[in-house]
Amino acid sequence: SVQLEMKALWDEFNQLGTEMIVTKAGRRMFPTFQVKIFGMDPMADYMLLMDFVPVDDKRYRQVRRYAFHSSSWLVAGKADPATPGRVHYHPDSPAKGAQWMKQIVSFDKLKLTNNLLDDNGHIILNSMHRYQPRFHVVYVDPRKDSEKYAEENFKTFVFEETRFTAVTAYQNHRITQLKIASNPFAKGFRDCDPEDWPRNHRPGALPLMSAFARSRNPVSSPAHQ
Amino acid sequence: SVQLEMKALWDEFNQLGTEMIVTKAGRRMFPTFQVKIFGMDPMADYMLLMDFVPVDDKRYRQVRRYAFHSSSWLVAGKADPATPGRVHYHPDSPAKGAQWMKQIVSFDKLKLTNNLLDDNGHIILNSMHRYQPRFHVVYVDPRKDSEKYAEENFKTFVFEETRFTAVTAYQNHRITQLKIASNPFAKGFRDCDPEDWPRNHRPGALPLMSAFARSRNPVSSPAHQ
DNA sequence: TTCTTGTCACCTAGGTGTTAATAT
DNA sequence: ATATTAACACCTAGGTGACAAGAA
Repeated sequence: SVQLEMKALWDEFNQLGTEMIVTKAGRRMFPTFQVKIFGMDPMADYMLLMDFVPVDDKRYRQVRRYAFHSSSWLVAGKADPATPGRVHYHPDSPAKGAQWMKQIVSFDKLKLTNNLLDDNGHIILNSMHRYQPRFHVVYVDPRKDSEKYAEENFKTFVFEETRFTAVTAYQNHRITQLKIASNPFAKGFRDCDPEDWPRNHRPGALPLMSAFARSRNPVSSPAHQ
Repeated sequence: SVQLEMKALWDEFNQLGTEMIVTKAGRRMFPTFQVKIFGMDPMADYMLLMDFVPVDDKRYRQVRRYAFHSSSWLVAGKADPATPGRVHYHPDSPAKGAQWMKQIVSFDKLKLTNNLLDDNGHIILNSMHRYQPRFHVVYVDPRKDSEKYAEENFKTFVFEETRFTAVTAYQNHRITQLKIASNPFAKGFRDCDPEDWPRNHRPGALPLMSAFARSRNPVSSPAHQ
């Protein structure tokens, strides 16, 4: 069995409608997909991998109303042609069950890209489409005719709270704020600590940028449906 | 067969008498021990590991002369009691021959410590002693009674140019200068680029520190024997 | 006197959202 | 109008030797 780590954080994002940035160079997921694993044969070899399947066959589109004070998702038509269905093997694969079970397994090397010609082995997704991450455990069968048993030698785990919309720029400002609040690498955009003010901004950038940005996204903006 | 990477750099250090810093928390080696491997069975599994053996049974001692303007090594007596002879497995172990051979194998996660009670799995060495790094390739024998064949299932490679003295602080200033010149992480101590001056130094630090330091180590200082 | 330790400025390496410019 | 891209300031994380203070 498998237990999703940071479930509370995933739930918080999922409630708002999780968005994950995709870039040409590849972008990590946040939150990172991490699991604790139980019940493996400690001495057997396993491969751990992830893939991403479309949640529906729709393409989404962002509509802003009330002079940018709120926004919501609309269906914009049928999904774009499916991308190459790549998988991401956990870099420690293959490893013994004992190894996998003795600590949290983290997919922090996994990167998402919108570049259909990517040759870095990243996961290719269509922007403005919704995806469901899946986690697979493959038992490495030592038998010579192991191909025959492929069906029974793997198990798939799906956590619906890890669904997300792939985007090239955040659409829901509350998602942005939650990412800034919870991702250590975005600490530079937090404005909760007045001791850090005034900070250096680039020439041309507005002072009090963060406060301004916050005001564009009142609490009343509709959550993701 | 195995080919040592950066051999020219290793030779340069070896000529001066390579020194490697050991710390309580663990310090990486520089140069890093890296090899290219040839002639493995691409489909077989191998473990790659390193260990360190004393070059002699001597303890060394630094003697400074001419008011710090030069220094040399003297034998200071018998070696201290041998440290726990730890080994460092390359973190990708085990892996297929094909995997090992398709790129340079780098032991950049290996760290040296002088802490006899270290529980981070680092290599424990005695300061002021000389060591010879060794590289071992272990064939993972699929046979059930593989223990019987342990003798013939591994091969050891020794590169004498990678010998070094473990130290807690550099003794030979030419080693320091070569490290600064060749290790990217020490770029902050290079003074070859006058455009970077003046740099910020800590309160109390001398201005022109680097130039001062250089002057303490004239080219005439004796090389390591 | 020699050796060791802890802290520091200064780097490398790379993960963030922001922003302005561009593309669709 | 909406979506994408590239450059950027600002972080995390951690590898350097210098230095001062302490230990042997």
